[in-house]
Amino acid sequence: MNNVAGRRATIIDVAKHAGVSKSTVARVLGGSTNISEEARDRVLKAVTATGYEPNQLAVGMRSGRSGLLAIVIPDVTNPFWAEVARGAQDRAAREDISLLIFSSDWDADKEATHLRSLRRARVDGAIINPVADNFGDLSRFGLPFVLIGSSAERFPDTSSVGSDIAQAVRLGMDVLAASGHRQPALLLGPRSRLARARFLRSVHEHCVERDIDPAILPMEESEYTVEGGHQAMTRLLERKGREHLAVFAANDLIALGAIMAVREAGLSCPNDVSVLGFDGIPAGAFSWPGLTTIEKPGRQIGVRAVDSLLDEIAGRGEHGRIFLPCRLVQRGSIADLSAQAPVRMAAGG
Amino acid sequence: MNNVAGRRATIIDVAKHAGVSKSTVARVLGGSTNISEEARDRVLKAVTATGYEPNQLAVGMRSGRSGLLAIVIPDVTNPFWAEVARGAQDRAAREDISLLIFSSDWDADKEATHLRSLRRARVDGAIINPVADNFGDLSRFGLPFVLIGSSAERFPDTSSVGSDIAQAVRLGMDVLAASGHRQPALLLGPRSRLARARFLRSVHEHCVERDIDPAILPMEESEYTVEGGHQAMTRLLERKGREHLAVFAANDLIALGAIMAVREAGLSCPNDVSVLGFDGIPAGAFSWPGLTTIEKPGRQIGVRAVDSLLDEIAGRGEHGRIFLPCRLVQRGSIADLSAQAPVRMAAGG
DNA sequence: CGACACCGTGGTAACGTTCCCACAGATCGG
DNA sequence: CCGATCTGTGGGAACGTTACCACGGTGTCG
Repeated sequence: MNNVAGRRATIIDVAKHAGVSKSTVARVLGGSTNISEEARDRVLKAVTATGYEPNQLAVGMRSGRSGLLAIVIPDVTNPFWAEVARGAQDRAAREDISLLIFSSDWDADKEATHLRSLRRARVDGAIINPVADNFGDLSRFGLPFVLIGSSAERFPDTSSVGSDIAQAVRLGMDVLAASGHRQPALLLGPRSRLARARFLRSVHEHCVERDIDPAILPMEESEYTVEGGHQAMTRLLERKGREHLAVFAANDLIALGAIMAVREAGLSCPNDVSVLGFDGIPAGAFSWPGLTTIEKPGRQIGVRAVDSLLDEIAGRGEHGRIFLPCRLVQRGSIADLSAQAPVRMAAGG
Repeated sequence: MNNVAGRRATIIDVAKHAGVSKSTVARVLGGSTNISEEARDRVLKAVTATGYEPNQLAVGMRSGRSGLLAIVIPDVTNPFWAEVARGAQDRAAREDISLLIFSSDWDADKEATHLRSLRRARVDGAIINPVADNFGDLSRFGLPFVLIGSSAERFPDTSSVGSDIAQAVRLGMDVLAASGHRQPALLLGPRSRLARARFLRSVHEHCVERDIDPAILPMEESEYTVEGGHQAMTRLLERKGREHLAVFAANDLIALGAIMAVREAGLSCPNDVSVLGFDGIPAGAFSWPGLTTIEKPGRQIGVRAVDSLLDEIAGRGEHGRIFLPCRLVQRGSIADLSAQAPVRMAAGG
């Protein structure tokens, strides 16, 4: 693709080839009006002949728009965040914009490094799921940005896109209640994460609405990982008696770990323990039993985040705070104790 | 972070602030030698005072190095490819290089679009898992690049990084044979994919070594997805008699789909059907039974691909063809028929 | 018929950096 | 003691593009 004298063709090469000035070439390529049919024709021919591809660096330099967007997420390897990234990628591609993806590992130092990188790259804007204790820096970030995830709450004056946690929790608590589990145990994430507080608050609010004392709900906490969920569930099983237990996990990995712990304790899910997850990662479909879970619209969050970011860059409209609804995915990890013949008795327990 | 008169500080702002020329600032920041202690000091102070961050666009424009690398994979949402991307990301970050990630969905058109985008962005190099029928374009790609995945074979003259399929297949066939499954069925991917041919050839080679006629191995083919694996396994079960069946799936998603199909057919894995996967995605640990599989070193492939790409860019050394070894992960999806009391009889079949 | 708008085009100055050359002063070897 | 080399610095061109201004030609209106 380097046609002219071994180097890549520039706009000047195209102009020479077409016998016009580079201004005219720029106008044709920029989709500007007021160009003679003939000039447009010759320019277009010259472009293909020379194999010209605009130099985005030069464009960015001159126009102030680099054609680059960045997204900073905890980990591309996490299925939920991969979905978000993919949504952003697809949406950006539609605008001929490329996406830089960074993984922060919930590490403030890494995040700072990535933020520096993307500023140097002169990205036109950034989508960020910020690490908990890194607030101050964002306000003087000096770049259009959109927040994703639970952290949005802490920044009332910025655009954000996330899932509607309150609605999701309501959905989850209701499906548990409908199966006879009015007081599920909670498998929470670590204290330091913003998502934990958001989840817990929604549970409390919902309990108050339903005249349940939130304080009586058993709780365990762990990392948002399979190992964490496994440990938390093991602790919970030791702590609790032999009655049927229902747990609402703060994410699917924890839920999957919990199911493994149940099995290893010689118990059965859903016969002895009902488990409800949160995220909707594909792996939940392969577990046994299939994980009943609340699915967050990961991809949609990515798409809408880019939408908001483009608005932000263009200076259009207000800072929007968008909360997308979640969806219940019923599989087999919740026992229906409300039925005439409760599962637990049918199982001969 | 925009300190000087509302705009972002440039090297000239720093120079003025420090009372030196921009050349001196550039030398200090470029780590050049021959700078007085005093000048360096004042420049460094001026940098923090102005909040200066080099404009990577301008750097790229002038120096010809954009500080950007790109990776084109089928889908970031696929756990294996996410691992590869993550490895590349981490390795690139160590060199202060940012990574553009593109998902091609195995679609030649999308791939072409992405290739165009990354060329416009003037990335310094690219890591590509090319779509099957898109060969010609790569030879005149005009940019340093490294191939990843099975396609490497078709390009003897380019650097590539992949897993050692022959070794992986040997590992898999041997572990199956050791459990008494000498002639496993093969669950292959679609004909159009290069990976399929590579896998199949390794199986053939291994069979020849072990005096097995490859033609007697039952085969089914499908997309590299859970649904595909489910359908393929269903067809296979219809086709085969009631003896214990062992299958070697070409990837983990197919294997997971196969396990689901076995369960739905009222059979048991591993009691009636043994399943071996290939990839090592995390979801394999959550399925029931846990999926025994051959783990590809996804992250390592990403890391080494960037290594090779940096060599390629620097013009160092030969074009390397790297094949990384795979690892067996034993979980519970293979029955041991070689034991004194075969599982199948113990299960009362 | 003259003033004026508009169309299509070309020329040129930036954008922020690096690279190369020039130059003044210090150091050094013969 | 003088030419040569080295050290530390400054000046300016160039990278490829876009934005702006200027210009000749044509049509329109009073």
